[in-house]
Amino acid sequence: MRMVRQKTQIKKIENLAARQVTFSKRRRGLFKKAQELCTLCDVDIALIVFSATGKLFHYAPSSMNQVLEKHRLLQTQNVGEPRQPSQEMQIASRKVEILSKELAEKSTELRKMQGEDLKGLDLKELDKLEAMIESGLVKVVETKGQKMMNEISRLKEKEAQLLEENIHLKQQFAMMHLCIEKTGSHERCDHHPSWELMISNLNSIVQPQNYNNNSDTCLKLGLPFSN
Amino acid sequence: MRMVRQKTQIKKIENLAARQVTFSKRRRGLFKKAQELCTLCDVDIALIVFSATGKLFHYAPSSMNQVLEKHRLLQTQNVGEPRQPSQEMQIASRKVEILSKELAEKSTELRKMQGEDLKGLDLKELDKLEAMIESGLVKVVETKGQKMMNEISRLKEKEAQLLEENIHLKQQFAMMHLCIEKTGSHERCDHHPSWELMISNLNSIVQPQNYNNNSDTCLKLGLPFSN
DNA sequence: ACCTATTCATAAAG
DNA sequence: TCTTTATGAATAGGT
Repeated sequence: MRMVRQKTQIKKIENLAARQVTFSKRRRGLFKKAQELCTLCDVDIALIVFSATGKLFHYAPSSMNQVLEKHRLLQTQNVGEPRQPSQEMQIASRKVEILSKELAEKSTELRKMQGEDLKGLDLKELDKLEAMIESGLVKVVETKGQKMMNEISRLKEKEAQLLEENIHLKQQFAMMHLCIEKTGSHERCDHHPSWELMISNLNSIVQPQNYNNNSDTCLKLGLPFSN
Repeated sequence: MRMVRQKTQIKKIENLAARQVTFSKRRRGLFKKAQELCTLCDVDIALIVFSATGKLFHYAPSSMNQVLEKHRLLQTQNVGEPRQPSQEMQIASRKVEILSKELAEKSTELRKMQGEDLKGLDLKELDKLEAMIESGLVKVVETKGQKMMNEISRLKEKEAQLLEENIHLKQQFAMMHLCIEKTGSHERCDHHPSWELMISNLNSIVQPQNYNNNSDTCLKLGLPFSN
């Protein structure tokens, strides 16, 4: 039974096996193309591919000594040289070995938590994994919830503060209004008691620390004098 | 007039113009392929091309940083003296450094996904993390669901099979019962026709391959002994 | 830069 | 992983 080949859409292949097959094929194709370009046009190329599992593939044909060499070094323990490996060297190699192993393990676990490479797991393992992820999710959601609550508290507090300021201002304006009405618009009212009080209050609230952007609040509260 | 396209020889193109044209075309093709591989297979790629004129083209889509960092670290290291044992030691040190760094990153990410060390994250990051974990959880739950469905199918199949066997056996016992009643419990009935039939049937059902053939018939008979 | 015949790459299946 | 085959994709050569 021959399935018609689909026009390839470029998005991540979810199926692991298919992805690996495609990776293998296309990697070879890519390297071949790189080599051809290199030969045909006489240019220097470095091509480095890190597979999802951390495996390194590289191509750097001609010079680029530095890049190439470094990669060859990173690639494998090319222990072909049986020269006296100093103890330091042995220790370092051991370190590399251990770290590589740990890294591989962490990568595997991380990928599992991300829902990748699940094919090999049985029901029990999947259940355990699910529980683990859920527990993480719960913690994250809890933390997020706390953060949001904090944020809400902070905003409410600020709102209350601004509201208070606003009321204060509103009162001042009301007083000013009254003052103007009572004294008449043509009279000086600098020494009227209400006027003095108002000025005093105004002075108190124009201190920057008490005066956080209350123009916006004024607008929102629909004060008659705003605008 | 259409000249027949030649099978491309992979050797340096001597004609400059043609070489430049080919370089341009194939370079784009190569980069496209690299990008596709990157997307399809979720791998890190770094592609660097130096043209003959020294012009640099490079491609590194996602985490160029890591890939390039590896390059940078490895490059800066080896520029010094070419002393062999020291060099190896330096390389090993670099390896340890790089691996340690990667391990730390993976560990951090893993811990975050496990809901640890969330203090430093802001709301946006927490939200992103939650989404990531949830996506992993969904995949795990889906996989688990599939596995469970498979298990259920398997069990149902087995149940049906066993039920069938059971009915068959009950049928045999019913026949045996009838046989005994008809012939009387004190008589030898080895040669009674019903007895012979029953024996024959018993012989037939102990052949594994015959279970399935008779199953439908047995079930359709609606025997009194079947549940 | 564009076009098309042709080669090349590769997805699917075994 | 390797092979096969049909088809999609890249590109050499021409305009």
